[in-house]
Amino acid sequence: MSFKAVRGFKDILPGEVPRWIHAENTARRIFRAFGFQEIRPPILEYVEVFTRGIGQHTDIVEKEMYVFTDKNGENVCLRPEATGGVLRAVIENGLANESPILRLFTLGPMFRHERPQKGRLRQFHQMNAEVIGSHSPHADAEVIWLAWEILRACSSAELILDINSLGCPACRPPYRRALQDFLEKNAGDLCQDCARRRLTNPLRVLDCKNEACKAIVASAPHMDTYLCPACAGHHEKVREALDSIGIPSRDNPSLVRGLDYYVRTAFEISSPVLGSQSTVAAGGRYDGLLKAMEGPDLPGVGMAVGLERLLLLGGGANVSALSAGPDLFVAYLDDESLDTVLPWIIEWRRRGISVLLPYETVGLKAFMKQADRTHARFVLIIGEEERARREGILRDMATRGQSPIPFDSAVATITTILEETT
RNA sequence: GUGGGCGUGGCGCAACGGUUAGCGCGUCGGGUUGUGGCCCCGAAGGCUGUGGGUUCGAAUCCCAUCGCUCACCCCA
Repeated sequence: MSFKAVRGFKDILPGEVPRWIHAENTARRIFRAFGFQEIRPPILEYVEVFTRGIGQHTDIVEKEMYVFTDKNGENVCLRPEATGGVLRAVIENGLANESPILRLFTLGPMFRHERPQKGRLRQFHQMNAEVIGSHSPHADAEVIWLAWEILRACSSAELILDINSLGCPACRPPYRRALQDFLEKNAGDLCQDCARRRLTNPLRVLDCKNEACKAIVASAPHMDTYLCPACAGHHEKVREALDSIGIPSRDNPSLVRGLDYYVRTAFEISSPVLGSQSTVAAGGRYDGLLKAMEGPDLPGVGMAVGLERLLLLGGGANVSALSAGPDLFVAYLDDESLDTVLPWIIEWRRRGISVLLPYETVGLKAFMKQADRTHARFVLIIGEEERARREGILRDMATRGQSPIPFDSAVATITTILEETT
């Protein structure tokens, strides 16, 4: 085998596409139901679009971005997440001037140069929602609600929602300092990674899986005791809102997000059936981000659902309608018969009836096998005998019943039959 | 970047170091000349990931390399 797909990049084969389409359609329907509009930013952006927000010392920026120099010497990258591009588009096009609150969603591929494993690819797909312009905790709740609704509609797997408040520029720094002081006292017992993180990104130590670190973290100061009154109140309101919607949530003080721009609300929906990469959706509030990107000083909340992981959950609705075969398979036994049916096929196809037309004649038996394999609902048989009688044979593959179809009325008759059975 | 597991026809697998590397699924053809899904028969399809080595003899043992995969890390 000479050519292979690039590591971490996967083909989505015809057999799995119906599941993707189903998930995408479901999501689009739900986004609409929540009053969100679709936006489609490009996949390639200037590096700064992401480095501003995600944070210079996060793994994503440090080592996971597909960065390269364009022919004109500009630094561009394949987007590692959606929010940066959406916000850039909002700012560049002045969308915030058109409406005080923007509710946007987007679907598409993201790229991160990580080591592939189950539920983690280098090109993966997300469905994202962003609410721009609202400080209200109800906006946070709605974004979480949206993620929950999409997940629930696509899978019946067990889901767990964790939420936390990361504080704001007023109350996080004091906490960060307190945590850092605490970690310094225990530095000797931390794992190697955490010893490093202690200085660069102390919050991350909180969700380290190392047992020794867990033991230390257990007695570490908690963010919730440092939250300023405004943040504490906000967090409480988000929880209340989720309660009244009926979404069960779990307060998780060690929940941290990988992107620097989050303030206050951070959340994560995971499922135990996924294995190591168990997070299927996540998001949070990013109030300072628009301004940091030299846009208007507007607050925002967003979330992302991982498509591959969502599909890994399985247990969704049936997708039979999408994976069904053609309405009609045309078995023509000689060239003259093809001449007869071609005009009819033109008409059917224009009407949206799916007609599978073989490229060459084989025996009728072989045609029947082909028709069976493609799961065609009906087969139209036309050969010398039919032409002599001026009537074709329409066979219903499910019932095995056949009936003659006079040539004169063939188009209309078959159209009616096919449209009725759709 | 670090570890573990695995690389055999399109897919899933088998073959105690010993003849032409098998089986299932799939594909194609046939089972009376124009009718599918079951059954039966037959056919096509493999330099056993690659490169070295050990041996009279390697899919099988050793080394290297590449790839896949799971986990760490990180995250959707």
